[in-house]
Amino acid sequence: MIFKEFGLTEQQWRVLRVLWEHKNVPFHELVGMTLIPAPSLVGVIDRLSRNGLVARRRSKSDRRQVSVYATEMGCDLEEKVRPRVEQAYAELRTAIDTTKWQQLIDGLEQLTQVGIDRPETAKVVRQQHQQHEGA
Amino acid sequence: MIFKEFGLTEQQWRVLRVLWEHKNVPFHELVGMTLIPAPSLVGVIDRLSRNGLVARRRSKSDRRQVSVYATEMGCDLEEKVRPRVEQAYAELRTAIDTTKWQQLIDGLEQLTQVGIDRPETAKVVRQQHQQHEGA
DNA sequence: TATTAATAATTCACATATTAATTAAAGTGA
DNA sequence: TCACTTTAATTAATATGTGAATTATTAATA
Repeated sequence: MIFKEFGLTEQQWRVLRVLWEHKNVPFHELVGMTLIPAPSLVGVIDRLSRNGLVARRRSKSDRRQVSVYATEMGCDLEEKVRPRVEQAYAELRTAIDTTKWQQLIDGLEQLTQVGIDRPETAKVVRQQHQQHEGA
Repeated sequence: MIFKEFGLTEQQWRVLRVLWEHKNVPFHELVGMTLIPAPSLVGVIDRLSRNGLVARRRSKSDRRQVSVYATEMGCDLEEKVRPRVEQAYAELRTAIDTTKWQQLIDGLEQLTQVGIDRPETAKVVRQQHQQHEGA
């Protein structure tokens, strides 16, 4: 659980990962991407923004809508986190037999082809797959 | 979710079901039987006892230990609940094809033979299985 | 246009999980 | 017996899930 090393909860981690990929995500989309229920997400964002990692912004066209983005501090965090993620990933890679690893990845690939409604997941897994091949 | 019809939460329901089977269960055993973490269980019991369904009792031999039991009101509730449980069970039974049902039950049977560490589950399933056969 | 309906985010009240700290009661050894 | 340790239950602080109610804003319609 890498996020614990950075004083983050699992939900905060999920939100941040989305915001590292997309700047300025509408609140209701964030609900769908993180699978965190709206009333909970409000609190998660409150706490993240209290720590200066993200911030809110209201849409000009429709002032009911709110979008969220990672602050500079939030973006910086990604840089600090990346090496730990890669390290953990490497450990996992060596801990599992290469063949099994490939099977696992292939299985995930297939799964994500079905899960069209969650493009984020598919994308992340695909990226990691390629990293692995390249290593 | 039958328990909702009686204003109970899932955890409260789990505690009650245990206390309907055993009178006076030591707190630490209740943790194991319900799989509810101790600090949470304290609250669950608080709320149940605030509603008069269960009560605490301290061990005379070791006054650190607490055991829990269903009050008269808590026991009465079981009588009111039973018909609803049986009804829901019947609905489930007719909703599923008889053959599939049998396969399901057989599968559970096999599972419960393995799960020696949780005799309660095995017992309940076995009882219901017999009910079904008798119907 | 004045009302009314629908939406988006939020708040509220409540129950629970998690981790650490606390309290009370036993147990232990010099 | 006194100081020390362990154990059982509980409390505290924090984060989250759930369902209902609110608030602000926009859309729709008579």
